[in-house]
Amino acid sequence: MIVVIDPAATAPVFEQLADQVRAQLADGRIPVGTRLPSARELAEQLGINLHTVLHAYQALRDEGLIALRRGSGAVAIAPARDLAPLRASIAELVATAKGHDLSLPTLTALIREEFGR
Amino acid sequence: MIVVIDPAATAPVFEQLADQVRAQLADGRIPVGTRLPSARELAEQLGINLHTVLHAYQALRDEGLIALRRGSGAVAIAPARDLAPLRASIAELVATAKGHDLSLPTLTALIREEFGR
DNA sequence: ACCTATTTGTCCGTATGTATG
DNA sequence: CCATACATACGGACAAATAGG
Repeated sequence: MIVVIDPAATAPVFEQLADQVRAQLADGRIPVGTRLPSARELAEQLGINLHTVLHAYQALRDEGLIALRRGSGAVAIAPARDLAPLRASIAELVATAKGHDLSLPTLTALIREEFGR
Repeated sequence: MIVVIDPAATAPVFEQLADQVRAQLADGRIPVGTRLPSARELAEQLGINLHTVLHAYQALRDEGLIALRRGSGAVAIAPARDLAPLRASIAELVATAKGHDLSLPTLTALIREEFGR
């Protein structure tokens, strides 16, 4: 599992981690049944604290995306979705946004607005 | 200026506010030269603290989107962009995402990935 | 040009939450 | 579980710009 954390970002570290796991669960890079790295292992790999990883894992559990079992770690339970129709749309949208020098915060702000109705 | 704050959201309040102003600056709902509400006025209207509004305003100033002067308040200095090519893409993307029961966090996670941060 | 009252952003701490060790 | 460091959000006091007489 590949995850990148930016300590300088405004978003909390546990949220960055949860975000990236969500994306990888959604597109099948993490298939159902996959055992995720243990919190301790992942914390060490990312250079962040154990409790921060647990925070992210618990958020994902609360969303029904993973199951947490004592002794056996975290397991993916969210089925991958068919993102093929989305991939093209996303790539096109992001390319257009970049072409207009639109910042990521501005782009996501516009998307959140559209999503909220 | 219409802004909605969700105190229960994971995103910081000042970020929610900045996001919504960014969107309204981008699409011209807030034209260049417009004087934004004073921090005190907006804080009272939104039921949040003066300094939280100022935090958002200062972030927008650092991005070159608004000018802040004491006595005269905040003024929009970022020209509206041509979002016509984006609008259709955004609407289509969001509609597709909803059709696949994709959550907003997951969708934005995928977009952030594509954008490359 | 002056004065001054109001408006406005800035600076001082304080409490709570996040992240770490 | 506790102790520390940093960020968010809040409250009160302050200084500069503005507006009216």
